[in-house]
Amino acid sequence: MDKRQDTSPRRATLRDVARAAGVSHQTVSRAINDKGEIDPETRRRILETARELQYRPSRYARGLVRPGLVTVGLIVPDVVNPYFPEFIAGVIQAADAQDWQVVVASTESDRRRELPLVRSLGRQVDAVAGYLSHTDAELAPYAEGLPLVVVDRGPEPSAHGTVRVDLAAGVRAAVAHLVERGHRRIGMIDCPSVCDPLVRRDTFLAAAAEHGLPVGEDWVASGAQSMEGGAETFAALRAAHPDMTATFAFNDLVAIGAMREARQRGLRVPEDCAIVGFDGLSLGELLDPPLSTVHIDKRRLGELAVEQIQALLAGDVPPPAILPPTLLVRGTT
Amino acid sequence: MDKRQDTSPRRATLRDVARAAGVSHQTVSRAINDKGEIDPETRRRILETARELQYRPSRYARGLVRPGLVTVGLIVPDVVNPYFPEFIAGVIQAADAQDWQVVVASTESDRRRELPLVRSLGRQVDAVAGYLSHTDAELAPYAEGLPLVVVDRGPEPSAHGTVRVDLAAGVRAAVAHLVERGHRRIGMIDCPSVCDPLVRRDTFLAAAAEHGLPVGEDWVASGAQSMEGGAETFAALRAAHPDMTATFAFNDLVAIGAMREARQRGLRVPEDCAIVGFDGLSLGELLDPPLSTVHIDKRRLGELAVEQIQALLAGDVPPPAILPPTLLVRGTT
DNA sequence: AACGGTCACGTGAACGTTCACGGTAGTCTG
DNA sequence: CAGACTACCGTGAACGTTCACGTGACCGTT
Repeated sequence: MDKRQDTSPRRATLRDVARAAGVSHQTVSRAINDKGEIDPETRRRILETARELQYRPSRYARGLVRPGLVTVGLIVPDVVNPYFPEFIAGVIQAADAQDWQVVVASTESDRRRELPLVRSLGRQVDAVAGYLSHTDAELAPYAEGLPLVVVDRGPEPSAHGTVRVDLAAGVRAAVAHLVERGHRRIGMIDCPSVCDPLVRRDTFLAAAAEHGLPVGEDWVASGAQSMEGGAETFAALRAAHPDMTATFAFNDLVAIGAMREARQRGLRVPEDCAIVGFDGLSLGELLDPPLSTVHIDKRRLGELAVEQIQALLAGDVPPPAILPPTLLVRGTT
Repeated sequence: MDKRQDTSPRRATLRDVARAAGVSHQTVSRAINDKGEIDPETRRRILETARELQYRPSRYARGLVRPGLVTVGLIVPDVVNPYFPEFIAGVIQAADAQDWQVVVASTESDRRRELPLVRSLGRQVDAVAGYLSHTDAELAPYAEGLPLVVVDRGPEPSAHGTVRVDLAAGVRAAVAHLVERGHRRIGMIDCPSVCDPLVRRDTFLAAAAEHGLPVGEDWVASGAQSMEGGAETFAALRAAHPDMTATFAFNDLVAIGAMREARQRGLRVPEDCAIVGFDGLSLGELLDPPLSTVHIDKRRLGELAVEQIQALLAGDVPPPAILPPTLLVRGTT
């Protein structure tokens, strides 16, 4: 009554269509790919039987015999965090310009998922770029010969392609701006970070010293990398230094938390306490007043990653691409 | 002195490695795939020559002989618009749970890029899901036999997989909530939308009538789908109806624009004018007061899309998945 | 000495396309 | 009417893997 085999319906192939239409496989190929040298009527008939058999060309067979299509893998810690969509968009846009495709994968901020992901993704694409927290040595066994671009992973050099934001320059710009505005007692909200641990903090302290500010290590407090964390750390900072007139935050999210906490305590921003964020998220513009921040061109960062891949694929080892952030003065300073 | 051919360095193959190592291709395969039946020393030697030749297995050849890996394509209008990352995250997460991969592509909100994208992406993946504005008939020539899931594309039925938000239910919930809060003179900010054109507007008017509100068509104004558009449309609405006590906005972005404009005009939110958005973007929480909104579980939406694909791939035509939004009362009502 | 078993490895086919040919009608040219 | 030319279609190979086998060397058992 029913044929058992139909439960696993092996997909129709070019030759199946050929058999059903009473022609050779080559003729079917011509019909499918719209090449010349085929009778219009034959073509029509073939396309119809192809549809009946639900034929779809195998991308693998095609890729084997007609190479050239490039697919890159992209690994981000979190797709939802407003920092990354812009970066992803930059990668997709730059890739699209070369007719490349992008497979996006997320580690869900779970460091342990990183290495297996590099391996499994690496098997399916021609190159991988991403926010990877592991060292070259740790990566090696999982990236066997895979062209790899690491993004924003600390300052130590890498054998892979490298794209990096010049954090130190951003920090210096922020401090210089606050000093220019007349601030001298500036606090910093730091966060523990997997990649590049102390760059922001150290640069901040160095810049403060250079400007002759009365600011030492006790002006830097560290807390969770979230709005709540920002609020708490601001409170701690404020408790330790009631005379603080400006705060430099690890990133925009933390800055927003700090700003809320400041408001909560009856402080006016920026009059009583100026605030500078880091990242340049566009949602900072939604705040009232809009958040001043060290702006990172995340789209450009994505483009740079694609350029690195391009160089890698061409066979040479590109020098690291370093993106300088720019200060974006909005309303909180 | 130098060999010319090396400029186009055809990638090393399994047989190249075999030749270089003095073994058969099968033995190399065993070494690479860590199968048994191989002398450890031979294995080591092979892996080394593989590294020297920069050998990487061809995903196409592998896919041909060892099928099973599913790759789905995902088309969104814009990666940066805060609505979509959550949706994308939902798709990636659900796909990842089945060891599927996701190729993300963006139309950059350009309707003309949609159809070519469906075709080119469709060639490289096993199924496509996405925000597509074209009709089944328009899609057909570009989607030849491709399992397709359309997301949020108007209420008319489709032959493809379908995932949809129950907009009408959301609108009704918003109106009911405002009425419950005592509002009777409620305005609506509409936007021209490619997919499902008048659902929000019509439902709004119907709901208003059902609640016996003194609200007719002139209480609905339409403007650009942006913050600026929201501000302008709010201004127009307010000019026409100075006694308006609440506004229902097309989406959160527009609502934020409206809220700003209200503030600008010295109105307190929600005391002088309540505002309800649509979408439930998490950034609505950053506002002060945080935005009340009709919340859409965009992550779930992505999961539903993957479920539809799954059914399609299994060979059956799933009924449309409809996601009811939930009212999220925060601070603006 | 004959047999069976294991280990390490090799051989050929298959996967589903496309490409470079070759072939056979029919039409055109002089 | 011979020859060349065109339009249409078929044949076999190749792409780079994996899978199902086959094979020989070596060891132990009877």
